[in-house]
Amino acid sequence: MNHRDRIRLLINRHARLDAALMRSAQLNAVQVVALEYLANANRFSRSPSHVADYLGTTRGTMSQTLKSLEAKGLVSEERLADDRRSIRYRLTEAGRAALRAANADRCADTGMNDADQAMLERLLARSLADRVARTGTKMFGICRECRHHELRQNGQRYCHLLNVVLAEEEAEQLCHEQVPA
Amino acid sequence: MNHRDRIRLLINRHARLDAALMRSAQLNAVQVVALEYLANANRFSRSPSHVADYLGTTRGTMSQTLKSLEAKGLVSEERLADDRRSIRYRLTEAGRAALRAANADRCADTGMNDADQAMLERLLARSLADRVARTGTKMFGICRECRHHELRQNGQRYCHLLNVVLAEEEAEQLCHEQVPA
DNA sequence: CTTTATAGTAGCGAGTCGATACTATTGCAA
DNA sequence: TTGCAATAGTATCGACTCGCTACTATAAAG
Repeated sequence: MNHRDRIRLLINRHARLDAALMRSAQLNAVQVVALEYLANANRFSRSPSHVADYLGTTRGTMSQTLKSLEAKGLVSEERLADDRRSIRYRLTEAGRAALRAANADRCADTGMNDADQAMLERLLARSLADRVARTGTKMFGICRECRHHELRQNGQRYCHLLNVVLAEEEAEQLCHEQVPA
Repeated sequence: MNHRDRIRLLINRHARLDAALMRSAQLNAVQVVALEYLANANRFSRSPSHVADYLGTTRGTMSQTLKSLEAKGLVSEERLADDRRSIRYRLTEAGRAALRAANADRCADTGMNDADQAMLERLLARSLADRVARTGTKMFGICRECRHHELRQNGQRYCHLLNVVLAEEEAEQLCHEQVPA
């Protein structure tokens, strides 16, 4: 057992215990993480394929999960005009409420001070970035920290990959095309 | 989104992506973590109930998982003489091989230096300890770091809770009764 | 000796999971 | 323009997890 193995074990147990805390809610772990992703992803990154990539599963599996969330009224699907094959999911108000409830269930305070939490977040993000680089998956980081993101002098934000002007709040959202700067 | 929420998201995605890496093996995530637990737990902590506690699931669910592992020949069950209700699972040689293979599949190097890995492990352990304290579950730490563990002058190790002499290698094993010193 | 607690299991329904095969749409190229 | 390949999503399959309830067997408490 080296550091790497123990870290993996800790991460897996953490995730399991976290999933157990959601037993009270009407949702399971994958459903909550999918909801959380959709709540934070930008308008270019909310298709079944994107959620599947984010969680390392398949389109088929995620399609089922999203359909079950839709049946519960927590997300709604929206067909795109420019590509009629694609779907863009969006949280309903009930979905946002369910997400808030699920997060509230999972105990608020960690007992760790802010500096340690920031350090833990930073190290986890680094570890995840390493894995992403090794396995050729995508990072799904926030738009603002992307290579293609430009904050112009007039305060406008622009994506050089998709060639679109971005709304201010989109700078903090997750993007499937994100490449760390 | 505060630190706590982002940490939870990172941990959950890490665990998902890790599970996806085991797709090639003949095992899924829960089965691997259960095997890993049984490989590292001491002789007092290898019942279905203990594995269930460790992973925050139920006896019934874990019973099924362990039966499926037994059907694959990766673990063997052993009835206890002193309490004929109880079962103690043990990895077979095939089980140890499967565990090694699953770990090898999950990419060796992390790209992080040793100090950062140690720090990440420490912070994850702290975070887990906090959660355990809050939710009233058990820590399952290693024997050597337990309140009931004593290293005597003659080098012998003793557990004051179970009142037994411990073998040297048991000092590093996981115990369901462990309480951090 | 009865009652209660504990350890494990069987069986249920919902849901994930990976895989395959399918439809519909889009894009490319001859 | 037509034809073919790539893409996005889904239906369906079998295996499995998951939480739950009900059950058996054993142990402990009174």
